[in-house]
Amino acid sequence: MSLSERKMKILQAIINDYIATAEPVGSRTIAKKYNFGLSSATIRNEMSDLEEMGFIIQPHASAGRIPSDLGYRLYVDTLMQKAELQEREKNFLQGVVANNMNQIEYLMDETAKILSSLTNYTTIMSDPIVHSRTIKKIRFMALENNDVLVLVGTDGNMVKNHTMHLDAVPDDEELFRLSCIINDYLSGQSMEHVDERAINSLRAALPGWGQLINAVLKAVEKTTESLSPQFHLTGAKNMLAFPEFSDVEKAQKLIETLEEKDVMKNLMSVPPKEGQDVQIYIGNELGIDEMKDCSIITTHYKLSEHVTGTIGIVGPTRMNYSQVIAVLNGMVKNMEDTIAHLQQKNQPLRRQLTDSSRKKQTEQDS
Amino acid sequence: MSLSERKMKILQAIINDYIATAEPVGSRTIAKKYNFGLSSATIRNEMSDLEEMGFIIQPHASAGRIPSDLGYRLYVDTLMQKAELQEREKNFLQGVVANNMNQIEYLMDETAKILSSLTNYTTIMSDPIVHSRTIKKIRFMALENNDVLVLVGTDGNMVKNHTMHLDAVPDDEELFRLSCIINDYLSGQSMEHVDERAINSLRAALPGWGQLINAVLKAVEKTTESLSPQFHLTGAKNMLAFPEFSDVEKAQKLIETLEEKDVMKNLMSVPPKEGQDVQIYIGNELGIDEMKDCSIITTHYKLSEHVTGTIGIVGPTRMNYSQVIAVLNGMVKNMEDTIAHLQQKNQPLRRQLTDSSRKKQTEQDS
DNA sequence: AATTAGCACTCGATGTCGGTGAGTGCTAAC
DNA sequence: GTTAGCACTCACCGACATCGAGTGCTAATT
Repeated sequence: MSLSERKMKILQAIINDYIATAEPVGSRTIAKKYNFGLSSATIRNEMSDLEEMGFIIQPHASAGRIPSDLGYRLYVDTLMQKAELQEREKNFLQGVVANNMNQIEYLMDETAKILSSLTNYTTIMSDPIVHSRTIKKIRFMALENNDVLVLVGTDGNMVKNHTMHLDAVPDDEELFRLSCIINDYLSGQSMEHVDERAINSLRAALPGWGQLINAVLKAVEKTTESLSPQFHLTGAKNMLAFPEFSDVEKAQKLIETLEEKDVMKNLMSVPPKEGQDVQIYIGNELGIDEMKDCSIITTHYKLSEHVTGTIGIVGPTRMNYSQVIAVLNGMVKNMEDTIAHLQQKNQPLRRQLTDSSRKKQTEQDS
Repeated sequence: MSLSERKMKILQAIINDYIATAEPVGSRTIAKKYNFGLSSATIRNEMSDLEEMGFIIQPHASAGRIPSDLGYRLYVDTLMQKAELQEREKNFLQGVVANNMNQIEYLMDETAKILSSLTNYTTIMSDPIVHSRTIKKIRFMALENNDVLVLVGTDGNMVKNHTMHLDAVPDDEELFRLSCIINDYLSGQSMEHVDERAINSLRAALPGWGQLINAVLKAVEKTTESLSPQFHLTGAKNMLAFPEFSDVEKAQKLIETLEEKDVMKNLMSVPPKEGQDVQIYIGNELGIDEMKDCSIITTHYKLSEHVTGTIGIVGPTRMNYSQVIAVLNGMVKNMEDTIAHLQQKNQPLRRQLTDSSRKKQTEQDS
């Protein structure tokens, strides 16, 4: 049996209705609300077929039908029409992104909140992930108690800093001189694998400064390490509002799962597929039992050549896919537009990203 | 009518029982479980008195009694015996604090999680708040596109950095020279009110560098601004487990309130009272309707002369006050001990705090 | 005078039962 | 192929009875 045009339309009607009401939808509802010019009986027969094919499910004998994961999958892949951003949403997005561009951390936070409040679902956002791979410039700043702040400048105009402890710290003047020499040897090196020969030459060039060189290498290492992304959960409380999770225990388990970063990390780390703006995981496709009634839509944003991240929206399987996709795309486009705009004006934009990423990554020795 | 010894004991028994069970407790339960050598009838009379005095409440005519806010207040102020930390809790706290001391942000996060999981309540924690007030040292680091990273070192050995944009940026050598001159004029100045005369002398000493000086002043200003604390909510999901919040709507409203940072900010910002390790707000004492069934216990930690913060535990009014107080005090003591220990070994500890606070405060211009 | 036993009473919680209605599947007629 | 009709299913709801924990009061006891 193949999916006739009519079956498609009926399936779409069922899904639309169920997304709106969260109630199993019956043949009569479809016959009345959507003018197919068919009686409920005919629709009943079609629904029976659709159930046999696995697109819809009857929760119990005398109830209407609800879409199955497979049904949603079909919906998402072929039936769904892309929603336009509503004026209200558009304004909202633009305002937020434009006004807060000078404080990336705040922006990310705010963005997540806006997404949650526009969609009424839960947002998971990764911090901007920095893909810097080359050392550009090292500088020092002497602190008290024989500590030194080591600044590591990388390609993409980013800087990260780490506090290191030394047995003896030269004054700033001497440190500056040393940093210039160190730069001669390390500038342009890959952060992951600093060339052994470069290090050796450096050590030879600066005998007696082994500890300082070690501190620099350690700082570089830490800078590299610090590139693993952090995730933030926003609006988890929204899930409580859905009848799907009116069972408190279920809701609690879900939130627990969402907060367990490892679980989400894998999902969010999936690289974006060519030519797809979003990726959608429906119900059991997630492979997480506690989330079998949830879907996740993820997208990727690119703030610069070197800085990218992931945004995910979590909702019940009957979430409003087209709206979420529209909002997500709108948000990403807006962020990227704002950035392009700022860059034209030669604003120090990439630096902001730098700082934001550094925020989560600043580390030090002990 | 005054509170006889016996009434006290009965009240305490009621509160203990209610804390454990969340069920209204009746006279017979008290008579049987706690061996006062009194019949249920006698206890009934006493309970009747206690109700008249306002310490307990009857939720409906044929139910047992539950403690009122006033009852909890009396309990907290006079009846409660301080709980000892259990071995399990002690080990847990020590392990966590000791192992993660080298990464303050991670530590704070972990601390909050541990508190939540040990108590099964919700934790609100402020980032370490930095009370720096004096400029110590300014340094620069040139970046691409005519941007400069301005490093502001303050008393308490903290450093914050801000990216500023200039029309023209001198090379690092020149920047270093300039920073030394700038330091001569600004070092020791209050961050909030840089002396006008110092600025004027500086401008006079460095004619042609007005923009750079402005950038420095702006960076100082931003550093000052960035001292307002951030709050983090952990374990909000724990509240869902309590029968008090089995009503999903109620739970949602509560979480919403907790997430509204402004509400919490006020509470958490109350300065610690002399000679009190914790402050306790019971039910309506909070003055927040959504939280009338909640209590909050807050305490303050001091990581160094210049770095302090607040931890709060939110639970139902029938929360286990003595346990929470013990755990909170244990946690704070542990953190402070670990820090003292590390400082003895001359580890660069304050720097870690520095970095952690900077994490949340790094900003830049646009 | 304080305590206790006894008892009637209250009221939420729980369980049972029939009615209601939305929804189905099936059959026969169009 | 479509539809009208009908018997059947089953969640849901309100009514009603029952149960039991708990109370307040009174009278007896110490």
